[in-house]
Amino acid sequence: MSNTSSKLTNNQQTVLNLLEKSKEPLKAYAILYDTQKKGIKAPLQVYRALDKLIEIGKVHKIESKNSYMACEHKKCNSSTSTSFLICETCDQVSELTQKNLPSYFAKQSEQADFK
Amino acid sequence: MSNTSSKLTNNQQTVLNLLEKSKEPLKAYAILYDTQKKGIKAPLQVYRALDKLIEIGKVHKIESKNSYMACEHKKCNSSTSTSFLICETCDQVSELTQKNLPSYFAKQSEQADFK
DNA sequence: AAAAAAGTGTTATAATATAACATATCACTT
DNA sequence: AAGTGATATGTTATATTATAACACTTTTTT
Repeated sequence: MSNTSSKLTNNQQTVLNLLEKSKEPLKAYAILYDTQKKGIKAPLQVYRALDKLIEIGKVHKIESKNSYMACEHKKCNSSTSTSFLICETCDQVSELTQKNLPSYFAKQSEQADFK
Repeated sequence: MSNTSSKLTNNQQTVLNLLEKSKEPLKAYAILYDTQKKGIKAPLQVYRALDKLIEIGKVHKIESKNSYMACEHKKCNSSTSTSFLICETCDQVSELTQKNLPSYFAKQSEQADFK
């Protein structure tokens, strides 16, 4: 079965809905708190849903903030090479959409003899 | 007093020495474990030393791995815009040295109307 | 020397994430 | 429609990463 077209389960859809409504990236425990009325009761349920959503490219993790955000780009069904602009004072986050970054890294890898 | 030329304290030097000897990035609690004979006894002492070392550009944090590594580039006394190539199978880490990445992001920010 | 700034040591606790295990559901094949 | 394998769920407990708060010390600047 194809991953990218799989139907989401209840928990996954609940988490995704919340992230899509949110203007900002959310933290796992904030997601937990906000989905308790929807039946999500433990951290693991959140993390498992996030894992799946990230895997299919619907959600990106922002490592430097331990936060998660829905990906608004319909075609972005891949979890490779995402970058963000993050304002250090107001925390505004904006995802980069250009596609030259991966090729930049590819070139760098080649130059650095990195497999 | 200038930050970039400040003398390091005992704890800071101990942590930096360890990181410089290491081939790979180290995690905070691994640093703690490896520096106990040097008198570092609590996580906070490690994190405080790391904070300072990062601030003066001697160490970079690799967010996706919650790990820290010494910066081998003598001129890299700044903590801005560092990037790493990380092998997902063998965990080899290599820092990018090229300077066009910051300007790439600057251009992207401008285009995205991001201040 | 006095004041200001930076660092230390310590205990406790917060925040983020995973292990382990038993059970349930989905979705495809026969 | 029953069996099978893969995937998801619910739950408890625990591991991992990081910071708060406070009293004290050392270094640097005035």
